[in-house]
Amino acid sequence: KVKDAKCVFDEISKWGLRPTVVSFNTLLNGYCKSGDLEEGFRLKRALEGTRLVPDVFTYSVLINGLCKESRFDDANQLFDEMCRKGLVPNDVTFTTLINGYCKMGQIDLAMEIYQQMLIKGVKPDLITFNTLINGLCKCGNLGEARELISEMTRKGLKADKITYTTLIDGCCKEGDLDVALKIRKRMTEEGVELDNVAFTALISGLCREGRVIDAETLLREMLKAGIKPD
RNA sequence: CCUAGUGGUUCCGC
Repeated sequence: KVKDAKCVFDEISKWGLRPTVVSFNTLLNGYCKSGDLEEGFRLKRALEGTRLVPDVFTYSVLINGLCKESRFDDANQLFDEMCRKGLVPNDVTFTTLINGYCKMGQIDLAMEIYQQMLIKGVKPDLITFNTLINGLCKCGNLGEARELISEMTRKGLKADKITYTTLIDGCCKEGDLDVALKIRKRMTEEGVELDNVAFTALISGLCREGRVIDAETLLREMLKAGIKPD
């Protein structure tokens, strides 16, 4: 309902009030999410026409929009622009770019951004790692993916349900069901509950390998655990 | 703790 959001945004001025940079960013994100990047950039220009200044949120939202359209040159240009303006890209900004490259299958570029991030002293968080691990899994580089799990652990971050499910799915897609099942065990040991997403990844992986009986056993375990199949 | 970034199955299309 971006159109309605815009109306409310316009109400702000009609009431004699002024939108803040947060108001701008929120609407801008709405435009980007609805695929209207042009309107997003128009709003950025409007923002620059006030006495407000775009912040890290403004740039991260736009960079994300550009990445989702695979416009990496533009995304990098915006990244440079924010740096020139003295803004410091944070973990979200970097993760956004990393995700963009991962989704394009450009894992090498994604890893380069990750290195840049470390060099600049920006700390990767759980989402950064999950993003990279997903990228690595999707291109079949399970070894490096598991290496990143060690790395995040060294950095004091704990792998969560998404981390493990991503890895389980990667193993399943590579036909490495036994490793996938070991990860499941490890998850359980660490107190991370499997949900229907994780179970479905395993069940489908077992089916693809012809292990239908194991798949059914797992489905029953899932039901017994009170997890609703969708 | 006003706003931004990450995961699965099936089917279909390319």
